[in-house]
Amino acid sequence: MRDPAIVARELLGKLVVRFLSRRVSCMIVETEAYYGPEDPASRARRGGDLAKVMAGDVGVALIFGVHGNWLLNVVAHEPDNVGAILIRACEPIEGIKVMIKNRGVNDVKSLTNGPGKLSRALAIDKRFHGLPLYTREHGLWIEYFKDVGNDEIVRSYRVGVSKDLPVKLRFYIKGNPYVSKK
DNA sequence: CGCCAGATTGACT
DNA sequence: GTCAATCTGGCGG
Repeated sequence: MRDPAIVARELLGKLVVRFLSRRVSCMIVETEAYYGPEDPASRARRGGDLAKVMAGDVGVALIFGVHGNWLLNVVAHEPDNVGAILIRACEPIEGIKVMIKNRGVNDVKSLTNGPGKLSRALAIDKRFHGLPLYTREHGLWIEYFKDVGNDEIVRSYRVGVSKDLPVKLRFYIKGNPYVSKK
């Protein structure tokens, strides 16, 4: 695979699909890249199961809970390296009613504009930890949706991280109303 | 085994 | 603006 920052850029505009009673999906509009132990904000730093999955097969889900929320990551890194992409926000496409039901709110714009919200809307939890996202067998996968031009993408520093690297590792689609707010 | 911190959210003062 | 909920791994006793 490739560098997490490259993959983070390429994930924008892709579709996260969750099969519940029917297709429920949303388009990725915001991502962040995380590296291995050299990244002070990375969970791989702490070792344990998270680090193993992050260093393992690419294209699998890495689920991890913080402050009572589940965060969805996709493992991606160069050979013999460690890294993952955090899916921070997405735009509801299919099955919006299901997401509203899962989230318990009526406002579509605040349905999936944050990592924890997104996970709840798509009923994602620890069960998906370590499962591949390139097959449909587990009811959660990523597929092509549309191309996003370079002029539509903005880079910035990561959000919510106490110790960030001096590199812009957050990518989001310019002007998209579903990008998480600061 | 208890306590702490962290890639968050939302309810309450 | 403040604060607690909820989960995992590191660290100290």
